[in-house]
Amino acid sequence: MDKKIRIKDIAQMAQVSVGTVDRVIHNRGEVAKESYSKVMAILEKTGYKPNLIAKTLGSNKTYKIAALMPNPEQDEYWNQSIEGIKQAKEEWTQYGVQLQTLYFDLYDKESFIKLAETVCESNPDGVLMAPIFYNEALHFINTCKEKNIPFVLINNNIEQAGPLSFVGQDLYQSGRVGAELLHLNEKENGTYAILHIYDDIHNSTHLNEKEKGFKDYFVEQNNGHTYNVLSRDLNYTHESTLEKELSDLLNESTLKGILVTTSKGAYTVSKLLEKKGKNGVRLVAYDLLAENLHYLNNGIIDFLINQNSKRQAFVGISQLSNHLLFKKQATASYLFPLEIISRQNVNSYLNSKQH
Amino acid sequence: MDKKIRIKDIAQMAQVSVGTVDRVIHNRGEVAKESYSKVMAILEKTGYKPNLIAKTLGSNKTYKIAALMPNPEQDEYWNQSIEGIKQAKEEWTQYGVQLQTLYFDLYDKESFIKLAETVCESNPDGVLMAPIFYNEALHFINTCKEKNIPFVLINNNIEQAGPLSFVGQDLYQSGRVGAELLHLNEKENGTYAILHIYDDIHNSTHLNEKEKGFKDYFVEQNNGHTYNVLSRDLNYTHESTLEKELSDLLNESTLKGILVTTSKGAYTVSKLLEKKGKNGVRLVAYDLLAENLHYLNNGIIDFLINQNSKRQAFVGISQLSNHLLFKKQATASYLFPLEIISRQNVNSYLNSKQH
DNA sequence: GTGAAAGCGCTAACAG
DNA sequence: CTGTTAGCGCTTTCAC
Repeated sequence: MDKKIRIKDIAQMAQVSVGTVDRVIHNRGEVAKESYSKVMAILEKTGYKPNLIAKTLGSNKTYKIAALMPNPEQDEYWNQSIEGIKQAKEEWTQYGVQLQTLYFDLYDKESFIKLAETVCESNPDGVLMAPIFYNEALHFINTCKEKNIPFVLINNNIEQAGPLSFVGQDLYQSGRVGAELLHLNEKENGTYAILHIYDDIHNSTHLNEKEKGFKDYFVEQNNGHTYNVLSRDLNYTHESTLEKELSDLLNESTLKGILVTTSKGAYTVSKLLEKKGKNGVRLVAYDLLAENLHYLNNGIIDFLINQNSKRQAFVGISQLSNHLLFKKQATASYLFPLEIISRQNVNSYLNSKQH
Repeated sequence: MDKKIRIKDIAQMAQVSVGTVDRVIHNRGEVAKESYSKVMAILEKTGYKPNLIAKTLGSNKTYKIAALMPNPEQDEYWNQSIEGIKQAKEEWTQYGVQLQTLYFDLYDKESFIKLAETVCESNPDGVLMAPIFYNEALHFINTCKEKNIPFVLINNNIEQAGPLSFVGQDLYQSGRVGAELLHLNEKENGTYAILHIYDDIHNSTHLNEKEKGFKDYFVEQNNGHTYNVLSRDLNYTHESTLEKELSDLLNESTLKGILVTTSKGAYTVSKLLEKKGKNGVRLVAYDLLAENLHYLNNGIIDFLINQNSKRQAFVGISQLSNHLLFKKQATASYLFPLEIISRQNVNSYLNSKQH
């Protein structure tokens, strides 16, 4: 019935050679009008689908993909992304995809700029990037566009950049999930805080998204209660003032819950909360990092929201590879589910092949 | 450095022909011990990885996989599995995998038996199955084994069957997660119920697993409180008695939470709870079915635990295909994370490509 | 403009 | 036991 139809078959039907068929398929010109339309007609009629396997084998091409990532030694979170890239490498090298992962300093814009230049010079066929530094990333993206190099963003999006694909989460909704988890089964009025604890240089556009979601959640609860919602930007390089500010917050008697949006911050808050006692204050943080897991298991952290940076990177590379090799259209916005991690399901995540 | 190394290269190094190398790679015998070990050594040293693209193209084979699934019209849950199988089909047909999905009646063992026979006669190269009917499935599995047909189980395992792979969840832990979600932030004594609501014919071994986890969770809470844990097996075909039993349960003044382990059951309990008012009784159920989503969104259901049957099916087929085509060793027990679904993260799951 | 032919890396049949 | 060789379907080069 629908046995596979090959270029050869088309050629036969059109009474031309495979070369000619190939030329019309790829629109390479040098074909007489007559042959062209004859082949075209048959192509249509038969619904010819090229065999992608044969295609990649035949056109013995290789593709260079550059991944610009923060130095994984500076943050366990990014270490997981690197893992994901490694996994993707494993899968795609056999198809002729060459992956090069390059690290920039998470706290040094200059290092990113330099790296970006290096990448530009190497003329890759595709770029994967975590756009930590907004302006610098945007600049790099523009040169990518000029050079017609497709790029994929992970972790946080830069919408106006128009990437081939964004792979990450809905950060606004993520803030809402955080709020929900703090508010579960709470019937009284109370204070809820969202804390962004980071280094000076950190670019925080994406933290704002989370904050917006967090606040909106509480605004929308019209159940007769009033909620006092705080947000704090804290700098973790000034440890003494940080501790002071946190202590003040914890002394707030109406405090019900805290959402910490940055991984480093979670550690600091957890430690303090452990020392002072939870006193019914709930704590929600992000990601399955070793320290977070520790505090989840001992009850200081109530929930984690998993961003799955490993798989984000993996999917990002796959999107690029599929685009390059198979001309598959990439998913413009590949959003991951907002995974809620508790003490009882955490191991099912850690043991799962997918994570 | 790590440029691709081909069979040809290996052959050259070992001073034999590609034919010989191919023979040792595939263990087809007919190779002198000496050559064998020489080639083997080089294979190891170079870390040779076959080019799968070339492999599938070269060995112009096709494989038939049969999937035995419950009729998706009888239960939305299984409809999702069928979706997953379709997705897998999309991905694997180009590699020469022919997928045939066959439905049996969820409430009729005979239909399964008949279907199994048909499948046997068609001599497939692999089988995917949801072993709903324990004994019947086991019988079919045995004939598969005799015929050396690899089979993958999804949804629930039959351990002694020794499948190529089981794709599903840790049901014991799933019960624990259910208990945790009911018990969140509850500080008082109380009654917690686990309900199995199903048809006569339904095989319930896997429900027991959930129940064990549920009970163990409460036993292990040594916080000075006492919990009254109930379990009920209810038959949903006798609607009047079912309602009566449920009403009795809901009238229990100390009742704090209910875990419903079956999808059909969730609907009945939700409806009743809606009518009588929640009164602080928590409800947790399974899966992202339309009805469940409705009751999640209107606040009757507090959480859902997602079993992700779609992806289970997808992964199951992939395991089989990889095994057949690439001789990749399948994961004996491919356990999915226990996904907690709340009002705030449900859409991120529904919109996600992975679900 | 067009066709023939040599690959891509691997498989498998077939001489020796 | 081993080497040679003709494919798999598509790409690409090179004569004519």
